[in-house]
Amino acid sequence: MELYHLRTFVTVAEEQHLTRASERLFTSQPAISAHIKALEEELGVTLFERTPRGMQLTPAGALLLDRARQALAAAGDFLQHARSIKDELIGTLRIGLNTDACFLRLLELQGGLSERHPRLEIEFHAGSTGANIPALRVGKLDASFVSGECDDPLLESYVLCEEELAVAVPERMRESIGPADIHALARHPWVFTSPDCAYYGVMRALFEAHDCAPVKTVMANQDDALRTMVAGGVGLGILRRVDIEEAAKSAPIYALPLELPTVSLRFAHLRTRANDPVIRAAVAELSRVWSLALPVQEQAV
Amino acid sequence: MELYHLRTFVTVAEEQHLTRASERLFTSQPAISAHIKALEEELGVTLFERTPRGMQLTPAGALLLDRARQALAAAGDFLQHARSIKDELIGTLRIGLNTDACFLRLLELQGGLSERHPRLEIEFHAGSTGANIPALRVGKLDASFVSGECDDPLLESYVLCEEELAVAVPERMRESIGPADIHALARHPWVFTSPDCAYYGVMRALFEAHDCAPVKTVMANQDDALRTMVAGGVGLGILRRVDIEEAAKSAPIYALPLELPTVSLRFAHLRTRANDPVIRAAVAELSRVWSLALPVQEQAV
DNA sequence: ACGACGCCATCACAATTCCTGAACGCTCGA
DNA sequence: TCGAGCGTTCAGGAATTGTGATGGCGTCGT
Repeated sequence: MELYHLRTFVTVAEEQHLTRASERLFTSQPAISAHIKALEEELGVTLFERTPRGMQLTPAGALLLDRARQALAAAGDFLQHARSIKDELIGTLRIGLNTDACFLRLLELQGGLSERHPRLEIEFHAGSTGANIPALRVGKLDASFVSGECDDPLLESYVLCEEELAVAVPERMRESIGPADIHALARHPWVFTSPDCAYYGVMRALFEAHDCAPVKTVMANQDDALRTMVAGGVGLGILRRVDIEEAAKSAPIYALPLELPTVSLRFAHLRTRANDPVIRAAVAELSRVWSLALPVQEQAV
Repeated sequence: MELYHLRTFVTVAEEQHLTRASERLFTSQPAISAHIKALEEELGVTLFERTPRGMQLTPAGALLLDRARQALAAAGDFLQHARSIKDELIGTLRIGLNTDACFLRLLELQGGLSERHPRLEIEFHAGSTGANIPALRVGKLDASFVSGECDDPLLESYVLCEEELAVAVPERMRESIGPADIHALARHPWVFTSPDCAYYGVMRALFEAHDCAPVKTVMANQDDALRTMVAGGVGLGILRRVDIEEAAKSAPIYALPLELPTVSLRFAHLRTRANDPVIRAAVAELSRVWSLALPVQEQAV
């Protein structure tokens, strides 16, 4: 039994007429006749009484008509539901984070994505640049914010902004620091990040240029934690200048007037997934939030 | 879209494997592959992710799987329901009555039919032999009790019993009747039936044999009514002897000791419907109730 | 690192099914 | 009595579906 048997059954029951039913079903009358006959033989039930005026449902046929309609309706539901999610993004978008939500404008990103793709579940995974890139490569993340250069050939990335960095100093060390002398700074304790963080590279470059190395004390792989350490007087650290200045209002911390290289905030994903609708949706939303003109991607496939 | 698409979809989703699914569905792996492909193209939705280990549902596919199962279940319900009523008698059996329910053993007939064919609706239509035969011919009745000969070539009939008739006389006329003299009887008023009733034939034959005709007063086409008329003193009438004797216990009526010809009680239906399952069920039940050995009907298709 | 294995997609061809158009039997109404 | 309308049947043709072999791709074990 196939759906066309049921469709024919219901149509003939409604029209009480093979010829009219065949017209409604855009086929020939013998075909309709064969459908009914095949269905009756498979069921072992006579569905219609053949009269000179047409086809009239038998009591058994009338009993079965409703069930046939229900089956057709269920199949129709399936189709309709499929059509309704045809152009919808379904699934989960896992985004890696490398710094605080506010700076990454997560609220706007989430709001835009959820509005445009209500069936797309979004997961933000806290992490760091160094942890997120391998996670991208093994598929634990779909996309990620990263800082610094992104020369991995497997990854596509978009620059969102340049992060201006500065050396954050605890207030209690203000007098012992004095003017910004690199060699003097190196002798103070530092709160540092893991080597795979872009800030680490900035810090290392700063001292290597002057042939010295900082005294390391504590590692904090999250800039919120790092800032807290600095404010607590544990040592110096590298943070975004705007963050330091913001924190200075309520914490014993200030930014050294030392010029540091900037670092790019990027959004990265696997190149192989560049045409994945979920990735494209994420990039498109990101380009809105960050006012980029980037997503001029070719409409592949 | 046809049911086999859905069946394949669900099976592949369950097996997560085209080859295993094809084995479960007793077909080849390329066929399964084609089903899935066709379904995906019709829906515009990718249902599976092809992995080196097999087929894995996409989120959209998972969303649709339930609906597909529901559609299949609905179709299965249809089939199962059809099978369950396959050998059941469905519909209405309209039986014409020509006399009282007790004499026709209707209660037993109804009980047996309802027990054996719970979905068969039974209608008893009060009438008379004369009215029931045309009703049979035009299809207003499926079967009918009739009295008398049944020489209609369109009708098949079974003799259930012989009705012994007698002349019913009101008590108040007992003295004026005296011995059973036909000529004398003819001069009394008669409650008669319509000419198409078998009793009418008996009455006419009785008088024609003696070259006289009765005085007619009232027609009563139902023997209950006729008996009531006789008991009320309206005139003489022909009834079953057993009925008169039964009525004599509580009504001013008695049976003349005059021998009358018997009349056959029959059960009749259209010959063309001899193999109609409903008719056969009725005849079969009737033969039980009346202990007949009649229904030795050929098991024609 | 390399070969073997398992999976799915594809292809050309065979088998089946499905549909078509015409003819037939039947009933009803004119 | 005849014609119109309806469903059934039939043979032939068209379309769909299924088959077996092949190939690409990835993984796993050695």
